Amino acid sequence: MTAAVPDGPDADLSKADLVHRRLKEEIELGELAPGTPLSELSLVERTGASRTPVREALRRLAAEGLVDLVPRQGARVSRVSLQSVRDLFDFRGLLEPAAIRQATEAAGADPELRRAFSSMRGEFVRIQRRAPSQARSRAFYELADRFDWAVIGATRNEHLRRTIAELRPHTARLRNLSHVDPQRVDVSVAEHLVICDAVLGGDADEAARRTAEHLAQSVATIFRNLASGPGAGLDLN
Amino acid sequence: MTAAVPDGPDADLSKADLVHRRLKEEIELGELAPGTPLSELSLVERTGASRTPVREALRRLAAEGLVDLVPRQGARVSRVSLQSVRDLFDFRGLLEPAAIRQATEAAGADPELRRAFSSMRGEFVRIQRRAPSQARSRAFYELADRFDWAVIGATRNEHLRRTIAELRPHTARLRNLSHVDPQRVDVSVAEHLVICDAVLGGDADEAARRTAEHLAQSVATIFRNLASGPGAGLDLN
DNA sequence: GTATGCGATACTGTATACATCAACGAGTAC
DNA sequence: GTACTCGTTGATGTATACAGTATCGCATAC
Repeated sequence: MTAAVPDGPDADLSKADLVHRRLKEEIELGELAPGTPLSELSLVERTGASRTPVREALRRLAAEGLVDLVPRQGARVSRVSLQSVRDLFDFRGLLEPAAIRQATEAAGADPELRRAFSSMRGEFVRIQRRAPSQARSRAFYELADRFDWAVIGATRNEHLRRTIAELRPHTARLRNLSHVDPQRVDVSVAEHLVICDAVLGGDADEAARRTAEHLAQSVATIFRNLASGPGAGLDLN
Repeated sequence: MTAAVPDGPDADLSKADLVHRRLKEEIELGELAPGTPLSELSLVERTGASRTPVREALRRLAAEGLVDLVPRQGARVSRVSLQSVRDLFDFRGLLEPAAIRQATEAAGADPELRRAFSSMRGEFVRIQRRAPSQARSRAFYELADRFDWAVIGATRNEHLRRTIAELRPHTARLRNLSHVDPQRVDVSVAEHLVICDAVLGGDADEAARRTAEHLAQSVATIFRNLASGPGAGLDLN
């Protein structure tokens, strides 16, 4: 339940911002399943805001590809197809190696950034040593998220930075809609470690190559899992 | 002057769409210079629409990076800095070679698409043979535009396609804000011809390489021109 | 039983009134 | 002369009323 106090920590955020953020989170977490209709009036009831900010939030989500908007018909949570997963990861495979390259160069010139990557490397090692468990998986994904954001933050090119940031909710949603393979965590931790080493070693090419490999492995795992047990709320077409 | 008839060819487009398109064109053409304030009320007067569609158009333009939106302060046409030009072309250099690769593969399987590229190749040759003139330059840019849209249309990956399409207004604006170098047209025509040949020959790698080269040449020319004569309405910082 | 037409319903698209806030300038105290 | 306060102005943020339209169910004709 969101606090209804007039002066929360988000006092300077507009209602449109709040509605946008809330819906984005719910879509990311899979609480709003793909295909769910989102009529403006129902959102007015659910959020307490009026139609104007709700409308703006929906348009923004549509621009990010999280919502499909049909003129004079309404909005639905966007669907996830096998093709869209392929497209997403192919595109990330194009962008993220370039981003990690920029991040590697930035780390070479910025001791603080290097410290941050070094610190995350230590955390990956600690996670690697833990026994498999739900908590460990959660800790890993939380850390992997921080790692990704660090890379995004170190990406100089604004277009590249914004585009990658915009893809993140799609990836996160996919993870939350499909089953997580505990086996995958071990491999993924190892992949992140190798990338960390390349970044800290200043080897941009190596970092880029390993990032591309990591993405290829990720999408392969996802497709394997989808083939065995169909994830909840995914259209398989 | 836009027709004011109630049932034009755009009868099914919403006013928000119309305002958005109109402003986008004016920004692209440089009629609205970078930094121009765009208050909602002034746009209401200019466009005849009410604040709601105007607002939506502004938000959309902001999402596309053509307008800067400061909360509780207003909107301005986004500024163009040297860094933003570098970022734009670096990013295009990442995306467009990948797109032309997909287009080349698509052309290999689609005779009609191949015919389209072949036809445009012929037009490039005809332009090459003309004597330099304003009209020739205009014809070239119009054709180059069609060529780019053909590539975009042949790009399978939806993320890639949409992202490239979103960058086009930025490139167009740059061209319209800076002086066009007639010398450049000859070189650029030749570069397009080489790319056409690679596409028609089914050599995706070659097409990608030539596209990257073409972009590098383009940005180099732009910087040279900016260094000599500062283009109208550009912030040089 | 099936298909077609009509009407009720609920939604989006638009306009506009109101609330709130930042920027600017006049006036005054010092 | 300078700095500060306060009121004015015009902008955005929000709420809501109204208009137009797609959709769905039901009745009716065949």
